[in-house]
Amino acid sequence: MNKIATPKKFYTPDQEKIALYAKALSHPARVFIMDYLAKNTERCCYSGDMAENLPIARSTLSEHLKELKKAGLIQGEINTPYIKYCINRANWEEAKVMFNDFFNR
Amino acid sequence: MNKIATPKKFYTPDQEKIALYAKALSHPARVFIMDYLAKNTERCCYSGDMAENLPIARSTLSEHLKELKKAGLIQGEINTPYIKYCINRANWEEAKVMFNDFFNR
DNA sequence: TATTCATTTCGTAAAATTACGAAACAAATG
DNA sequence: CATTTGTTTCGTAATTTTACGAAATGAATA
Repeated sequence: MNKIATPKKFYTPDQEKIALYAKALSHPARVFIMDYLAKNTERCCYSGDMAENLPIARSTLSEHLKELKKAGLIQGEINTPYIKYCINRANWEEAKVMFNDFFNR
Repeated sequence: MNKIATPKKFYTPDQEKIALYAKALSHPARVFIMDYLAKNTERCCYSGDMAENLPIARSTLSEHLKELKKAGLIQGEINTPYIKYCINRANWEEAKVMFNDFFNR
């Protein structure tokens, strides 16, 4: 094989994933957003709605939404000129299970 | 009363706390450490033991331990020249409950 | 008392995060 | 086709995070 200086994988995929989800939730604004989306599963949520409940600039909120999207916890459905945000159920469930397992190891 | 420019509290204590715990867990090395401590509740854990299982400098590990201590997830009992680390059970339990509630809102 | 030991703190540097307002965007509307 | 609308991206700046090796620490030991 002759692999040179194989960079050992030190963290398990689970550890990497938990860290990733945790990072997404490591800012109170993003926790707030997830709470907000979880509380309003029916009438779905526009960036502007949330901006009015948050003490941050719209552009900053947009970056937080981007972070959550990047981690896979939310998704945005375009509904011009609005963008309807909601929780990504599959990944949300995965995160829930992973954290639960983590705390019960 | 005459409070001037009261800075509104925008995030609930729960939201702040979840963000805090999440931040503590937002690096794979710190998830690894918690896993390690959870797996070795009996024969307790020295910094050096963990250092040998991690691809980071001892000083870096020490900073990660400091972070986890700051968040309240672990505690270190001095046992010169060693320091025996273990999970802070009360806060660990609290974090577990908070995340569980969070994912079930 | 000088040395050893496991560990932490310090000094430093690179990279990532958070934040804002201005500008850009893309679709619907006048 | 110019304007409006909700939202994002860009440019920028301040702060925080991550990382390392060197130096410091503090208790036990030679």
